[in-house]
Amino acid sequence: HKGPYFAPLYEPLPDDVKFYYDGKPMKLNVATEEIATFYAKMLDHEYTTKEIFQNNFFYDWRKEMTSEERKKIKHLEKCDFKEMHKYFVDKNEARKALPKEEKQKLKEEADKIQEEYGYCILDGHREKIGNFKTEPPGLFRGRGDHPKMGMLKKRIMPEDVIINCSKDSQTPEPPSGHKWKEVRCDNTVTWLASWTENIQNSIKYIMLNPSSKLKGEKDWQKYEVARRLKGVVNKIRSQYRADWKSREMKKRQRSVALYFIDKLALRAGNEKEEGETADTVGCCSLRVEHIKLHPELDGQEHVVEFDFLGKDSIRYYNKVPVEKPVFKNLQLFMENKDPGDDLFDRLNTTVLNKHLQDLMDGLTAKVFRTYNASITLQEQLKALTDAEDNVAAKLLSYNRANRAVAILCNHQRATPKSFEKSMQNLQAKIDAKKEQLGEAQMELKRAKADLKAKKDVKSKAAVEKKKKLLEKIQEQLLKLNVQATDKEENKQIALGTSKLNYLDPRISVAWCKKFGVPIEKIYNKTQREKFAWAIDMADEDFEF
DNA sequence: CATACTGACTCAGAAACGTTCTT
DNA sequence: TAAGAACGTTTCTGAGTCAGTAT
Repeated sequence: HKGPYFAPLYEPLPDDVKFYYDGKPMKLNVATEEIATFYAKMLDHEYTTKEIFQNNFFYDWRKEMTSEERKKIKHLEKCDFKEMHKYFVDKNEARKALPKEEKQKLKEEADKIQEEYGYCILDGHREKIGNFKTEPPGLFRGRGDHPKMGMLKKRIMPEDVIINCSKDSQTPEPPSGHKWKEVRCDNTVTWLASWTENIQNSIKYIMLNPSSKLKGEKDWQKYEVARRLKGVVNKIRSQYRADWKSREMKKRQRSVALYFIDKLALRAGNEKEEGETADTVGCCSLRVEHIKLHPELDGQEHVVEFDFLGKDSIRYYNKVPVEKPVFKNLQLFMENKDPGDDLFDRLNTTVLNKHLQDLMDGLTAKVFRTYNASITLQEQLKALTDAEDNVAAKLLSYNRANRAVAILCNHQRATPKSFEKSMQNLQAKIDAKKEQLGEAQMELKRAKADLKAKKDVKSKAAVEKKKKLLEKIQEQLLKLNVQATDKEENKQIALGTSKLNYLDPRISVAWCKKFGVPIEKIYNKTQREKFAWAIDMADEDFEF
């Protein structure tokens, strides 16, 4: 491979685009100016209204200033980035308004870079790389209440990059005048290049695209582990039920946690360093404040109310009736604890996974998510699909099955900005179609009357024609209604993550084959590339 | 054992981008 | 038929999981 493609260097602002401090124009040093542009570009983003973001930015920015600049620039409120902001907005619009040929030229240049840096040779095969570009410098955008939001993410230089390639291959050349941090030949890992980022001090990697053989095989393995769980899950379930009554507190906590992971598809929940990241939890890291116990709620017994922020600070809110021993155990775990205390104080992910490993080779907490997602899809497809339906209705069933999984895994999205409007538009279309339908019915009636009166060939043909038209309109209306239902149900649910990461693609491939739905209807080009192994492998009788 | 820390990998939603449909 | 809205696709990079090692 050729190593990473580096982010373009900073281009200083034209002289007429000014930064103002305390109302007066101020020429900034290039390095200072570059960081200022990061903030200026984000001016109409919500981030810049947040105090933590502002403080982190200002603190990091001042560190990079010259001492004269630092002496002068003391308050962010006195900084005026508006002109800079406008410059970037205009530039963006100008780029969008470029004539076709110019755009084509830019596209070709991008393709050339992709061609040159976007592929590698692995075991003699040319494979697509996933992310071959280094991340450009900018301001860190954490999710949720991240204590580090707004901090300066530094530019990655060749001197930061470790190259991994095989001994007998040609080592990629660093950009002229530069050196790599290190070149190594480690064939026990899959990454091609790596660097350490300065915000969390974690390593970033350049790895292969999901369509590659290597990633495909791993994906397949993942689902095979989940299928093995299918064979032992009943045993595991009776085991953890028995453990609810264990004399050991540790076992009780472990078995209740496992129940949650299995029933609710919660994530494992590693401990996190306090103050370094947003405060989010998974199963093992749940705190007392995250659940409420209701002996009775809305006519149901032993209801647990969950309310916590999970991965990416997505809220998990759910009221679940649980089995009585679970409820009793939870009461026990919460005794004499403060809201901020760990619910499972004798448990962590290491302990849990050690136990799972003993139950089944390769079993970890996340396998339950994969297993329950895939088995849910399979069951839902079976329950919802009607072989007599047309393709559109079958696709609605597929989406509904997919949606059941997304709900289980709590995959959410922000309601799209244009949702209300596009829903209205769709409704208007439906109304118009209904009117059209009424008209068509009238016309058919008239044609029939005509036929009765004349009984000639011509009017018979007219009746047939009107019948056809009516059918066509009815079908169109049905399709629109299906679309509307699908859209409404999907408002805040993200189907993509489960489709890409949790659902054994062979289930979907088999379903398509069985019900005569073209595979392109459920997987787009990229997805077909990623799931090529499954499309190859699965026939219509595949069972997860 | 408990704990801290590192490394490598999967999984996550937002935003940018490109294509298609409407007006 | 061109502009622009809507929608699907791709990119981006942050946030998890989990194993391994040192202390």
